[in-house]
Amino acid sequence: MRYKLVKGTKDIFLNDINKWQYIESTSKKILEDFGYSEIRTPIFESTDLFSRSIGVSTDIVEKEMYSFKDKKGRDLTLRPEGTASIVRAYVEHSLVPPVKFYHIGTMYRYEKPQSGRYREFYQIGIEAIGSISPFIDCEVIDLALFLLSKLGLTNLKIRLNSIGCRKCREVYKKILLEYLKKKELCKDCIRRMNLNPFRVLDCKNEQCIRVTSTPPSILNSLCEDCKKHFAEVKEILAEYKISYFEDPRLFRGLDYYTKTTFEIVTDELGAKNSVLGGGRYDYLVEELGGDSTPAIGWAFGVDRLVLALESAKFRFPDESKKLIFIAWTTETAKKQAFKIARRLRTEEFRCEMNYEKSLKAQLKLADRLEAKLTVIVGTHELKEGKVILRNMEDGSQRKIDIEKIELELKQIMC
RNA sequence: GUGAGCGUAGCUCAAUUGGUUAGAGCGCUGGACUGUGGCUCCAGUGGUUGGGGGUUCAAGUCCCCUCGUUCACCCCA
Repeated sequence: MRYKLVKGTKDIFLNDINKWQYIESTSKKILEDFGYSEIRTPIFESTDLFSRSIGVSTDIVEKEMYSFKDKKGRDLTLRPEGTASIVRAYVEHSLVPPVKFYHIGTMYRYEKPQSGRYREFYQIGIEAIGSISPFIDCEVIDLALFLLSKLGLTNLKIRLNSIGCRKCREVYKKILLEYLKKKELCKDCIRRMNLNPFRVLDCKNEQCIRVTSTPPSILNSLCEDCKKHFAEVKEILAEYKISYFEDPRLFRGLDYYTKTTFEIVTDELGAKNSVLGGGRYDYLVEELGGDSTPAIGWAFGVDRLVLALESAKFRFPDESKKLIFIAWTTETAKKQAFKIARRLRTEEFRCEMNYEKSLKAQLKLADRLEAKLTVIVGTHELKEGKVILRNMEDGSQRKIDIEKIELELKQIMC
């Protein structure tokens, strides 16, 4: 029996793994500069935690969660997103605001896979808990933009909106329903209208886009407080020349969002053009049992970012050390070669050898592994206490003393 | 969950309207070069044509089912 990848999952290795490593290590460095520290939470949590925070009527909770019972009958779920766990941890450990965390890891959603969408996917995200200042909204958006562009993605656009607080949303919901009732909408939207009228504004159907092109803006329904907050956010963004476009249609699929919401889109992706998304969630901490505490965060999909970078022909840096290959001619030489390889590795050289191939095949392997140098251990040279050092780029080679290998290598490699 | 396209060697793809033993390039192994990679040439290796059923004298090719995959919708990172 041969086994295959489970639908929607993938292996990342060889020519691809450096892309993930590059994004992860670069992100860590930048996020830490912005004052965020890493948090690692479990990959599974109580099912309740997610349905409570994401919202029971959302698609994620209704049909996309990997839920199961453990041997004691506990209802558990593989995390479909990162925020809930982090807020849980924040409340559980009675942390004192302000707290800024970032996380890197896999998320799980039972969706039909397509370009840029997988059932297991990697996310990098941040949460800034404890500040209501519009400055933190801007910091967070600025960071998102800075990080993505630092990672090599250009042509980024910020979609920005405010969906207000509980009060504003109730007011707006009524106004929106009145507006939609008079329109000719697609079947899906008619169904959605009563369930969650905000979704209609997300519809990609041309007819729907046309007839809802001038929806009542939620911005008109914002209460004084939310209005002021949003105005300040925009003011600060403008002051720092962070360009954005306001999009009153931007609603996000998780119920915990309040006030500022945003997405960063790139035209390097197909239909899945949104690479990063986030917003404020001022009620979530309280909802999960903590003191009322405002917070804001975002996350981006690493897999999707890789796709976007690839399509933009970005050259991923390869920071791995140059390889030194150790080749041998005979069994006795092989023992010497093994000894040399051991020695070099303890000196932190990146070193590889093979134990069964002919010398010719060993050289060929060295070539395939893109070795910069090959140390050839031959019986003739061993008699004089020497080995051959072959430069794989130009094919030049010379004999050197066995004791001096490290010295020579250090000179050549750096 | 809905719709469309595609499944042939490790990879990328051929195979006339259904017709003899399913081919090529790349890769891999070896040789030309007895202890030296890349370039060239030569040879070898490689397949339950995704799986199951059906139609037919004959199926990689047509039909049905199923699985996988890709893309789009929904939704989202």
